Amino acid sequence: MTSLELSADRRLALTAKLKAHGLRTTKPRLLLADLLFSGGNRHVTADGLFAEARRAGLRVSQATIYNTLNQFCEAGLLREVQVDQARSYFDTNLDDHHHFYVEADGRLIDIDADAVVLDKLPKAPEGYDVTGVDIVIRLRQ
Amino acid sequence: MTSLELSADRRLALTAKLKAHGLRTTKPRLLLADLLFSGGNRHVTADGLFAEARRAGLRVSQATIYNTLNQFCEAGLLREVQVDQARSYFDTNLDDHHHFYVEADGRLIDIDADAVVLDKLPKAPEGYDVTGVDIVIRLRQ
DNA sequence: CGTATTTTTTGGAATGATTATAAACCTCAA
DNA sequence: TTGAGGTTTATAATCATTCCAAAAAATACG
Repeated sequence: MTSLELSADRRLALTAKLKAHGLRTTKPRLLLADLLFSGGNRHVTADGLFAEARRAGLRVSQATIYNTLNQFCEAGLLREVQVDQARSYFDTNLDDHHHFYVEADGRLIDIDADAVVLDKLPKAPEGYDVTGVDIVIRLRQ
Repeated sequence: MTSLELSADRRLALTAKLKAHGLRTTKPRLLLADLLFSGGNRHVTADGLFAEARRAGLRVSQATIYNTLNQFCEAGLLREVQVDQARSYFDTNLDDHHHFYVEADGRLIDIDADAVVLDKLPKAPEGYDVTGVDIVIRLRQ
């Protein structure tokens, strides 16, 4: 119930956000966007978001979760984080930053870009462009 | 043909290497070790190694490829590299180092540890130990 | 040397995340 | 309001990887 009824202004804001990124407004997208973007930054897996959406009262299929996550990614609303070949993680934090990854429970923790200083980086081989520099610090409890 | 007949001394060296890491010598392990460790450092996927082994004349099952890669990993003969959630990469280079990843063709290129200077790294949260720092520089052609 | 015991390997089935499909359903511009 | 085209859905399909139980190979031991 609760989460399904977005306030008028939140719905407006999310609709604008979607449109700004070339995405139409649909009920699933609106609620998923609300779950993803209306709190602080977060990291989700498809499965986790699916469970959360159902809990929030949205009757949505898994396929839609996958479609939406991928569309949000392509649209630049999310970033994929590569830490575990078993499942994909999506990050709402688009700022330049890095991650701690707690392998034991599959949890990701952001590291601000300015907490890492790279003094020297190799330049890309001739003919290649750098599309990203990902730093993952793996943690054990 | 060729690769199936290891020279006596290479067989000896590989056998010693396996034993040193607590692994028995078997025909599949010996040939896979030869493919993996007898040239320079390399990056393989299960599928790639499987094809290569077949080409070399070893009649081996996929399950054995997976088992062997995982055993070599646990034994400390290989390291797994996390760059693509779709498939696992294994790296024979055990030195501290990092990677370029060419997403277009799934190719990995080593970066020597001393080509990267980390001037500042965040410390692990209370109660956690760092088990690894992985840096992946993604490249586009 | 044989034989018993333990490991490995194997083919095929099972798993689990993700993607494809095609039909039903919405959106939105005109 | 409408219809062309984008979306969602349930289900099937895919793909890498793991599981399984039986067959094969390796080691231990008498």
